[in-house]
Amino acid sequence: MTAAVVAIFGPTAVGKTAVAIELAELYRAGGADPVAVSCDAIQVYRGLEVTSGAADAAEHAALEHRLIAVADVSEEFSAGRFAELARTEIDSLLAAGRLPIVVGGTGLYMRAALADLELKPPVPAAIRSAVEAEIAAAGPAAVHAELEPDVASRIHPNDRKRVARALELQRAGLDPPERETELWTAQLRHPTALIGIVCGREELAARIDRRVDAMIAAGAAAEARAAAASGASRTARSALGFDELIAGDADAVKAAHRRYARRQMTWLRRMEGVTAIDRSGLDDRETARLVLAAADNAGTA
RNA sequence: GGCGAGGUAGCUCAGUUGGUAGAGCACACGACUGAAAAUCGUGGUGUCGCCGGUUCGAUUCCGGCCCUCGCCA
Repeated sequence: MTAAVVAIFGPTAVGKTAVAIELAELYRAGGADPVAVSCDAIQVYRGLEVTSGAADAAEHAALEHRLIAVADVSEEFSAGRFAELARTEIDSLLAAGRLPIVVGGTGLYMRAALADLELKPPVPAAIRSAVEAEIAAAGPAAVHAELEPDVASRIHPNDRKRVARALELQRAGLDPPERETELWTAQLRHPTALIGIVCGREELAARIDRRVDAMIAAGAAAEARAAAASGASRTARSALGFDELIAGDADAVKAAHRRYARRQMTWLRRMEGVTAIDRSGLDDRETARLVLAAADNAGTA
């Protein structure tokens, strides 16, 4: 095994955590000392563990997970903050001679953890809130017209979040992100075996249904309600089904997960150098064996 | 049984003064650089309840029938 880092990406409910645990078992048998590093925009929150499907106590006991429950629900989180945490985590694990298994479904966070994405810094709060107020009042298209032409050409006028980010960078006097980017590069920070776990559409839908039902049975609605009561930030509130869980609409929660899984598949297809493992009909251990074999191949290629 | 309303996309519905139809949601695909479980873009869904009549042409008008909902018996 020559890859220093193993990364596992895949749609929600495909079983990434369970497979990572089995995979860790296999690595330990080979003398390695694996630790999971989560790449998930919601699992970072303390108080949304059930809703986000974060590793529970038993899973933690089976495989130590990092970057879960590291922020209060009242905090805003960001890809930039995650990138710093994840890179520090991965580098120190490597320095300690351990094997990072980077596992998660947030595409941007995964890329930020693995590649040298240069994320622009946040801007002063006053600039951000002014830009947001303008967009709320005049609509994103009007604000889009204020952007430098080469920046504007890359952002759709309806895309209010990107319009807002581009304008706040411009107002703060910061350069826009590079056009030729590291977002999709195969050049990663460390030699990495990049594995995607997928499964058939029907099977994934069934897995999502089961997962959401289990989540609700485990008290996700109460968890979301408690998070709302303790002043959940808007990034925490963007958890899939946050409002729907509180409203008790299980079908809407499932639909949101299905939609999310599709977007995750778009990330997976786009990533370079990823080896896809189809786990349809396979249990976690069988899947882990395929992942191990693929990781060995990726490492020696 | 009577009266009224309605049967159009997977769902909720709009529409066609007669030239075989369109929104939202769902679904599929894509974009993605400090909000990313976010945000945004593109795309197709179809015996227009059934059978007749009028008409060059009917989802649209007319008749009959079937079904659903409501009110009354």
